[in-house]
Amino acid sequence: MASSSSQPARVRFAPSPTGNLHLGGARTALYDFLLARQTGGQFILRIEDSDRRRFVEGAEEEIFKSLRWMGLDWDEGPDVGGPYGPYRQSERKEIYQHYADQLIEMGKAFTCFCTPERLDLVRTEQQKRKEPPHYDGTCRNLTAEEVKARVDAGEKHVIRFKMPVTGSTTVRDLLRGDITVENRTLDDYILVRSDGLALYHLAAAVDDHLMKITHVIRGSEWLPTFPLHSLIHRAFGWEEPEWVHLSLFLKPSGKGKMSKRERAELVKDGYSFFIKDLEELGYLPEAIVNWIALMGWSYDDHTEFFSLRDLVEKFSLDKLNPSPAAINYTKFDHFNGLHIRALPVTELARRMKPFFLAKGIHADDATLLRIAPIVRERLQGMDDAPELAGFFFKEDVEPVAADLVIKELTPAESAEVAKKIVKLLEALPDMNLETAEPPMRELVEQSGLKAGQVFGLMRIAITAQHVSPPLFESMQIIGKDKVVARMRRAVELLSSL
RNA sequence: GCCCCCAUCGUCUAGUGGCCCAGGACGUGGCCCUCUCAAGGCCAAAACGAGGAUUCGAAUUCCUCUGGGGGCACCA
Repeated sequence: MASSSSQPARVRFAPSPTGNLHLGGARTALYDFLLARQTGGQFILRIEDSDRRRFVEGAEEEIFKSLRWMGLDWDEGPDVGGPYGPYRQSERKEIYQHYADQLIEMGKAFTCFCTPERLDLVRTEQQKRKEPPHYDGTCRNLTAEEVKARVDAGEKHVIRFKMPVTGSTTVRDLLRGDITVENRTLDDYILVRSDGLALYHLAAAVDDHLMKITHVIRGSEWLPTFPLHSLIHRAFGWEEPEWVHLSLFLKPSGKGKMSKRERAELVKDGYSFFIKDLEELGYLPEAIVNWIALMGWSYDDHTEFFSLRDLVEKFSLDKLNPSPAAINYTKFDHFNGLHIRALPVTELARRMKPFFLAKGIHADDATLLRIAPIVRERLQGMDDAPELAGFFFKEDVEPVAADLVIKELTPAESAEVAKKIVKLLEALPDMNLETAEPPMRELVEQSGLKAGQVFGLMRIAITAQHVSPPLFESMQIIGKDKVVARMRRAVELLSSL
């Protein structure tokens, strides 16, 4: 087991506050959390907001909320502080500037005065010649004096990384092994913008080093710039963290990643790519965690049900799978059902309540507690609760008269059956299972009808639904008065046909 | 166009040279249970992308092709 030899890991989740937390990010955060907790290390939350133009108001808070809802608490972060702060990149400008200067002094970076307009032209021509698009090196070898003069003259400039032009670079990813690229295909990436702000590449490397990050776990969209990041660490002479590039999540069709259009379609079907939406769609955080944990990671041949605690114990980096995974929402529904059924009754009752409230049904705690055991295996999502069990909380229900007619019988004949039921129930002391079910079974025997026919009528009469929790258990909870009243109403309705 | 990554049932995956004419899960079909609907139980159909090479032996190693994905910003 890999964990036996592991040192405490310091792992960071580093979202940019440009939108809500989505499934891919949630899974990265989950793995970060698991590794930190498993090794007794720290889970760090760092906000990558160096580009303020892309900042979205409220996004940061939403990300915090989603993470906490899933049970992923962090040890260091912008809101909880920590020994290596600040944890927002926008508050670390001076730090990056210092390291950028250091890189220039070491000859590993250079000041560049090229205009974006000229660079665009260069790129287009390179593409025409079927060359990899890259910086053409114009400012690579300016003298220190010339640079100083132009800077002093107020000329706009950026700082670029001085990429080696010959040879190759080999970087190591934990799940893919060594990756070797020809240096001539690499670019002299910009490290610091003309407004003095560091770009992600520099900022992340500096932060990861300063924050003593041991494992960088991130999506494989970072693979193309991976050599750059590795090279920045090496340029400073820093020890590199373990690099782990996770597989991408593909849309359910398996063709490409999620787009806005797909998201709209999903919501229509009751799904979402955003953690924020999933709660009100009736998903349990436990189900989300279990489901996404298994997209790109596996434990063994037959274990698939995991709590967050289980995962902390069982997770291991060496069981990660590098291939892209298409999102499978039907399996998500399956896991949701599994976790709903695994919930203690009191907890299920508590969590169902808001879903009734959302439909304007004031569900009381005592009844909630009683219906929980009989609805639990019928809920695919928590949002199914009001539709399935709303009738428990209503004074009256209004069945469609025609639905009360027993199959293969006339309305008049059905009314007769209903009358007999009323008479029988009225005579009973209560609606307990043991009290009510035997006489009704007897009625079925005597009438020559099938159980489904008689109970079907009762179900419609009492619940106004074709689908409901078990009839007699339901009657016991509703109580004699309401049951009898609803059956009488059924007789009326049938007689009116 | 250039660079990089990936490749087992429809989907998520197990599998690290013989235990695999490939195992599990979701979904699908059938049966059982049954007051509806579920849940549960049993059964079934369903995959190693193609071609070479290495080897006594390849899903597992190597090469080529094909396919899929990602990236190519003074975004992250």
